[in-house]
Amino acid sequence: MARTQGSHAGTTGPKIRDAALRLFARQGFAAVSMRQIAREVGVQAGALYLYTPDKQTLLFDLMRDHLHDLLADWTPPEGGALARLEHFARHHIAYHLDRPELVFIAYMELRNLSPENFAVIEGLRRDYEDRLEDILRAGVAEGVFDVPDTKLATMAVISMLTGVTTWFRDGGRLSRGDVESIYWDMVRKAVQGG
Amino acid sequence: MARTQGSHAGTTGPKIRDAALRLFARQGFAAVSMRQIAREVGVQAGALYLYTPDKQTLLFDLMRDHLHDLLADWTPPEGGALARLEHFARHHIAYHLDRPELVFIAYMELRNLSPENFAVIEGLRRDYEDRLEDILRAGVAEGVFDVPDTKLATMAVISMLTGVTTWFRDGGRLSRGDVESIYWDMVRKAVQGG
DNA sequence: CCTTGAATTGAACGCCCGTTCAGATAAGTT
DNA sequence: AACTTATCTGAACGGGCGTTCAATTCAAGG
Repeated sequence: MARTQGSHAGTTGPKIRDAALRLFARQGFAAVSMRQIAREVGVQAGALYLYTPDKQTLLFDLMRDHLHDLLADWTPPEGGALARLEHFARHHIAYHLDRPELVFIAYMELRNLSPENFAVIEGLRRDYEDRLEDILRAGVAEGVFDVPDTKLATMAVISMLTGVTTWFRDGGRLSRGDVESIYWDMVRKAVQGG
Repeated sequence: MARTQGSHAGTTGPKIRDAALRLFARQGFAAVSMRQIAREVGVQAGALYLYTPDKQTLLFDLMRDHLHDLLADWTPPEGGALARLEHFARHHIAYHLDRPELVFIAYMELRNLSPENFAVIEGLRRDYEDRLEDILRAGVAEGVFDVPDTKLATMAVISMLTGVTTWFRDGGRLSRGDVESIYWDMVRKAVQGG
């Protein structure tokens, strides 16, 4: 049987993930070596291959799990398009501010994925964008939103909301709640008539 | 004197820049080798060092020149804050859609700069953001804009506008002019009262 | 106490890296 | 024709890369 004391099997796996996440976010996938990850964890490089088939899969798993969690963590609430959009916007900001490193990697390291892995990640991202576009389309149908192109508006809103991770730091002038509310207000005005 | 015929000095320099730009944008700085750039240009790797002291400087020069050009290419027009914001937004989109690779690199490869080079690029980017914030502050003073925090609004607007490079492709459903106008309308509504 | 087997080491594999530099090439000048 | 010099080659330098694997370690189960 597996060792349960003195064994590191239960901790080494997550530690590898954590180290890879932190290092990929800071230096970029291509600039991080397997030996560097191993050093961070406290093992030799060869031991990493007990937990991942290769470096690429380490990156892919981080991205895929991140997007799975993002999709699983939110379902559109009941109510009108305006209420659903507010819920989406606030959740997007809160979720992304909680995971700046995963967000960074998922947006920056797409080109380091194999074509097959890229297609999977791209599909998950598309699923997420579609949720926002569904809300915008519903709002247009309801007459509460005024956007000439829902796809363009989807991309614009997501860019704006995700950009918050590039500058926000805890302990600054504004709280997360402040930021959520201000961003939501800008999003609301941008998609409403006027 | 330098050779003027049969010599490649006048062409090799720019070709190196072009190849580096294209490859850095597609694969990322860390994933591109000097030998790969040289192969693209049609010389041996050693020859690159007649045109750049090292790989890092190749990246830095691309970024610095891009931001210099961006800053030099636009001066705020006369007029009210609303007119200046429209001019800024349309110019930002047009300029960025013309140089998707430079934009990509300037946003993605910051972490591959040495601390000194990073400080220079960061300063130039800050100068550009300050121009937008100046417009927003002026608009708030004029009473034509309604934003609770000009710094946050600056970041939000820039994120939204720059995001256009991630999805727009020529020949698609919308023309550049369409995109400019729709984005400008969203920006205008987002910063105005309502 | 001995066997089992999961966890890990450490060395090795072939390969590519950024950078340097002595020497070759060839056009311009005299 | 001889000389000069900008341009480029090709080999070399030391080092790090991702990955593999035989050998070792050591707690758990019998």
